[in-house]
Amino acid sequence: MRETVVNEQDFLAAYDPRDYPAVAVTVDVVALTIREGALHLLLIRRGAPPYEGHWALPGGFVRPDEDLAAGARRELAEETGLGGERLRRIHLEQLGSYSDPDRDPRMRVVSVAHLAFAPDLPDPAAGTDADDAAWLPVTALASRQLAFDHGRIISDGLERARSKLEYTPLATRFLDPEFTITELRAVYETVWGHPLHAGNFHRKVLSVPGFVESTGASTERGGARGGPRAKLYRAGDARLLHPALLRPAREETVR
Amino acid sequence: MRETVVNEQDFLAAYDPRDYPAVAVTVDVVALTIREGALHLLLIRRGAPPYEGHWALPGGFVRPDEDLAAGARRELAEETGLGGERLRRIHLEQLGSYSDPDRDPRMRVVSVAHLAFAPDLPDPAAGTDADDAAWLPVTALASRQLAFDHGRIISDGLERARSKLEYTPLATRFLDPEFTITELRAVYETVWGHPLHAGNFHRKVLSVPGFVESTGASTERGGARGGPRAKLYRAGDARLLHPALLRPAREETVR
DNA sequence: TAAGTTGTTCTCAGAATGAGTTGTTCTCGA
DNA sequence: TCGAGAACAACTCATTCTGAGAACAACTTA
Repeated sequence: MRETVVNEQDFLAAYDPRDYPAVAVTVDVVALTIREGALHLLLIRRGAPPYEGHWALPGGFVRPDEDLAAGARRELAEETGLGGERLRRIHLEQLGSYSDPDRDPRMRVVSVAHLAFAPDLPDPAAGTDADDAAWLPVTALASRQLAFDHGRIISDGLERARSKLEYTPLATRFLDPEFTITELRAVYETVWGHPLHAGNFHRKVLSVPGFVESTGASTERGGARGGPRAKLYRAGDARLLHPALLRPAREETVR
Repeated sequence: MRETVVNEQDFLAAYDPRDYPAVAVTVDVVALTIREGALHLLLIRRGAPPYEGHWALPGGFVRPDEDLAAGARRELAEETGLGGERLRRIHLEQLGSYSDPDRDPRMRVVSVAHLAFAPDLPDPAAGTDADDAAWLPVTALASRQLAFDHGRIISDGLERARSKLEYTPLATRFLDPEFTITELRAVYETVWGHPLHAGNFHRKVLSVPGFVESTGASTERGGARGGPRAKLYRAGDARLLHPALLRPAREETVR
């Protein structure tokens, strides 16, 4: 093995990055939110080749003075039109890097994908630019043409989101700062895609230390179709849920 | 917000990557193994500035024709001297990207770190190159000078490894293809850093579907200090453990 | 006011977990 | 060769956690 390969030390010594075809580094953002009880994703319709007319994740080149997280947050700011505290409340984490040498026909592009959880936001079209940007329900993605390997990135992001809800309190990032347990349960139900037992969920959330804390207040009114006012909570200070809120095992025992 | 920022469409149109200072993309590998009951990490002593004489993760530039996973596996092959089936059995996954603009004093380098789990391997010094490469116990790292941000990458890798053992069967990748339950428990104990109840561990491992399957055989001899022969198992076909093997909550309730 | 909805708490059976015990098989050293 | 100790494997038992359902009061709209 070793013999068949250029010695790394020599390789580095002889290496000048500029001799190689340039590698571009981009950030892409899988930004999720919940609208009208359905999980939505921020997408942009491409106005130029390649993949003209296809939908793509918001993203772009990393600039020389910013790291990847800053680049991703900048892209998010540009496309949502958000800034300041509203922007800061959005959860943003690194998802992974996508590096197939042929993923972009123009040149070698390594993209570092990020995952964002945001509360319901105004339509991106409300901004000054007439980018064709929109929050689309993730259920409608199968029928859309997606650019590059963004379909793959999105499904990785969705799976990451589902699993993050299990062991972190990040579900609260889909909600306003004050929320009811029922709203929190609705987040789990829409991200996981199946209903949960209301009573058990309630018991569990309140028993996990640091997940939520009571504000003492209640909602102004009962539910739209009746029922008592609900108590209001805010996110607690836990970064991880112990014990976790595991999603019920799928009937196929994942073998 | 939006107004203060160059419009992305225009930015891309006007953008030629070669106008920017080149961004280099490297892969680094946090390769873990278990030797003599202790967790070890593959490190290389740097022979040239910057950080001359410091210890660094094995890694290097991604080549034009390979993706990141291939680059990481190549680095692993070069430094361990392994190939073929032995190399293929090593678990390799992406850990994350590290992108501080100043992380390498020479130029802008974005490194995509990977995490590897390997069974006990011969010393890297056995290869033809006299690289100063060695498997070092992770407990000895605090006292070593580490290059770049590799200390950070390593601790992220260790935390990822600890958590991966909870919900995947990857602990088996630290072992030979056939192993005993006690050897498997030893992997958990050294990675997690505390002893586990032998009886409960045994019950749990055998009850998780697809974690291990019996070979029907037993070890040739009993334990070094006595005891009966142990039954041999091999890894099952599960990719995820359901239910997971959760590590006991640390006494501070992680708030 | 009646009918229906929902937030919250409770009950109870079954499953999973932590801790300890038992029986047996083996190695080593006296 | 035998006894002491080690450790694999299986078991028991008390406790905790979970899933499912029921109860009930507080609210809505019709």
